[in-house]
Amino acid sequence: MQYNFKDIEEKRRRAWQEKGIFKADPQSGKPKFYCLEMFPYPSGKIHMGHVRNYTIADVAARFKAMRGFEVLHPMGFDAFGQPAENAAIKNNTQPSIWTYKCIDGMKRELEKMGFSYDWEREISTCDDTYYRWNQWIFLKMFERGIAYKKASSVNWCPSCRTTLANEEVIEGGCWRCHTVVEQKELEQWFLKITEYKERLLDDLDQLRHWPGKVLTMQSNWIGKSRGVEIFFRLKDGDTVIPVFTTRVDTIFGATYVVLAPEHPLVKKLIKGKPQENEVLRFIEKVSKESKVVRSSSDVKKEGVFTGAYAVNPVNNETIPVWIADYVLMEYGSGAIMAVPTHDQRDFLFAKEHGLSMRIVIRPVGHMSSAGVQEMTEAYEDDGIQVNSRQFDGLSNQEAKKKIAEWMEQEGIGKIVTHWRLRDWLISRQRYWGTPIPMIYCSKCGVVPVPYEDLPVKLPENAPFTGEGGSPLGKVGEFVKVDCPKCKAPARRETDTMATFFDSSWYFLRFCSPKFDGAPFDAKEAAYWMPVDQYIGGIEHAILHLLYSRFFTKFFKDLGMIPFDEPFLRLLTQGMVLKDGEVMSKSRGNIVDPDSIISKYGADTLRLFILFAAPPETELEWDDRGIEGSFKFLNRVWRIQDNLKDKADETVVRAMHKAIKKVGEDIDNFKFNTAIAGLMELVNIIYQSGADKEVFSKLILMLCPFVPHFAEELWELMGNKDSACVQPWPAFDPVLLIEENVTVIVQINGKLRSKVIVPAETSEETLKNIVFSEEKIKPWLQGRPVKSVIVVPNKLVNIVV
RNA sequence: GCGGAGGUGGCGGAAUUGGCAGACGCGCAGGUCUCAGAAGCCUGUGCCGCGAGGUAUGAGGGUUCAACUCCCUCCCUCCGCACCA
Repeated sequence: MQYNFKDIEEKRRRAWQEKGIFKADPQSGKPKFYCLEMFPYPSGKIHMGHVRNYTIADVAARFKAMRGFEVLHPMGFDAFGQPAENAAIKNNTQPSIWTYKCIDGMKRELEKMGFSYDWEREISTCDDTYYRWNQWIFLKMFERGIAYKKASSVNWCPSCRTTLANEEVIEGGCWRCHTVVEQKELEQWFLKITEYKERLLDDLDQLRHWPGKVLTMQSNWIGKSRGVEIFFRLKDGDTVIPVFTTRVDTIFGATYVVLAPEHPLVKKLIKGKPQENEVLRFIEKVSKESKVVRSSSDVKKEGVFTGAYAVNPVNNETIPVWIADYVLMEYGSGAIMAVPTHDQRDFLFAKEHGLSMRIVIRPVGHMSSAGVQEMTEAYEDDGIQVNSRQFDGLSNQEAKKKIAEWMEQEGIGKIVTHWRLRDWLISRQRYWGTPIPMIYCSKCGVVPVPYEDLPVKLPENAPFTGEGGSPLGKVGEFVKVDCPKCKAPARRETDTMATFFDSSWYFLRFCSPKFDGAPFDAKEAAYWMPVDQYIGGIEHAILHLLYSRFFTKFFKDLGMIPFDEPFLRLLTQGMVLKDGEVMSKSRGNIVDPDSIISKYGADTLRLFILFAAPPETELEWDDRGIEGSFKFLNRVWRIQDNLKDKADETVVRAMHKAIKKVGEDIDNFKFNTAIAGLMELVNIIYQSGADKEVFSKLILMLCPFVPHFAEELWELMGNKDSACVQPWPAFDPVLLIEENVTVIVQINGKLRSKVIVPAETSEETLKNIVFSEEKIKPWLQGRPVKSVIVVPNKLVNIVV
């Protein structure tokens, strides 16, 4: 007999809905647990990645509820963004219509999975009841100087016809369409995330329950490095070239200076020099090279001499100034001091162009020998200073400090900290996003939209042609507005916000999704936040998480929340693969969750996806594996037909053991072994039979994993109220203590026998038992016993 | 190049943190039931060997009574960052 999931699942979901079981109530008096998964972009259909992400979270949420927590488990949609705009163009419709249709479809599929969401808290970022608060937050940021406008060279994707954040440029290409990104000069809105760089870095220490990998990625992204800014004066004139280095210990080995081709001083340096034309040609050539080519590491380092000379301030040596493609304008000061003996790039460049070298650090124990001629590569490791005047003989690490201090005293250098993190460009020349609430007045300049005029709504029926510029700029009634200050005719900002803005605070909105006095109700946020468990893909390890942390700190500075970090625990789930590859349309290897649900039901899908691999690792989809999960549920289903009056003690003990194991495993997100534990218990029940109590507890343990299934069995067992609201079963520690233990017997560390003895048998008795073992005796014949190692209740190792 | 994670049967994966390697599942083989099949149920299943036994956690070495686990050398895979000065 097979269980009829089709009837069961639908019926159970309706019952949960009617009873309002998943409603989060801040007044309950219970300890809170905020379980959140990264909300989806509403593409219209869920994929296996969603199923996995949300199933993992759902087990955690349901388990915590059974453990007596008041659980907040919300769901919503990250609904702004380019795909909707593209789809609208393609299908000749409006992004809002398309998006809300997708949300509907997606929500239906999510509901079919039986997730324990409090749907009353649903939010969509494209709803003006949501995005008006984006505008509110933006105005607050503007007031505090966090949001500002500047003209800058921005990344421009010619295919998407929009600007991209640095973070959206991957290896020189657009993160979405991989088209090579160009540079374009535009007036853009930025958020000064760099003002928070120290806190964003330092507070990573608080995040003890985040994967180390994510912490490392964040830390690298912020990219703090300490070094010295050294002032190289030009030999002729007063011009000073500031140079940043982290290896000031090598300063005495600097034999030339290199500027980035884009460096603003270059034109001045070459003016009137014989090299002028050659340099200009080189700059022209480099500027045409795409970033991809320029940054691929095996490319030969090219450069030209500028004809100018600079003075090394530590020894007054005159050294040539070059420009080269391997020096980047966007890092440091766009200029370097080159030390070919101790930097591999400089080494290769110097060899190529016959530039001079000087060794200033030697490895410890190799003080005498080897000259520059013998070097085949730069020596970049630690060592002892040589050719460095008063610093000779110091370890280079010590010299690094001493030289920096000395240079600062002499006024020829400055100890500085350099950060890789850049301000966040949020302007987008797109329609389907939050309008930036700013007005341009010819008299008053840039004027913020007054708070009482929010939201600035997106106009309906904007023209979509797919051709350049923002569609908002073409809607006259949107653009035309009176200046809030002087009432003269003015025009609105027509750019919209990057969608990462929307997702940087949605977790706060979930605490009070209908609140209309502010982005969130401070009281509710103080109760629910921070998020206790956050679950999502590793692809958001840097951007989304960094921005959310930034917003949280901003809200704290506004006095709206009392904490620094939004997410206490983070789990990044692995991807779902088919035949070793990511499921994707182009590969044609997609397994549609909906088809699996129709064939086996949501519970089987949930069970398989949890059982097949631990949450963090990649999961290989296996059609036969899912049948195994279905088989297991049927196996459990049949137990109800053969219940005994009283189960054997072995079964009862096994049950208590399972309660302990499964509970601990769920707490540690080891769902695969938790389910294995349940399978073991079921195997024992098939051997020895279960009674009503054992079976009931098994059902409750299954509840977080396969809730519809467990709920149905629970009712069939004669229970009136829902299984999901039952307390998690308790185990009896007394019953976990084994009466007899199996002790393994080893000779020289090799397993030779096992004996079953009463627990806590003394060492002496154990030895006696072991030495009289029939299987052991032959191994001891003619071999003197050197020593006997006894681990109580575990093993006896006889060394002969 | 730098940083991180990892390498265990035919496959997905376990191993209480130094104490029976391979839990649990998939697959495979055999049995049972059946007129037959499917489904169930039971048994077996790392490799070599009829057997006693030997051997095995990427390769090699070391520490230890005992190593998947700790240390050293090397190889490979995946991920992130990357001419970052």
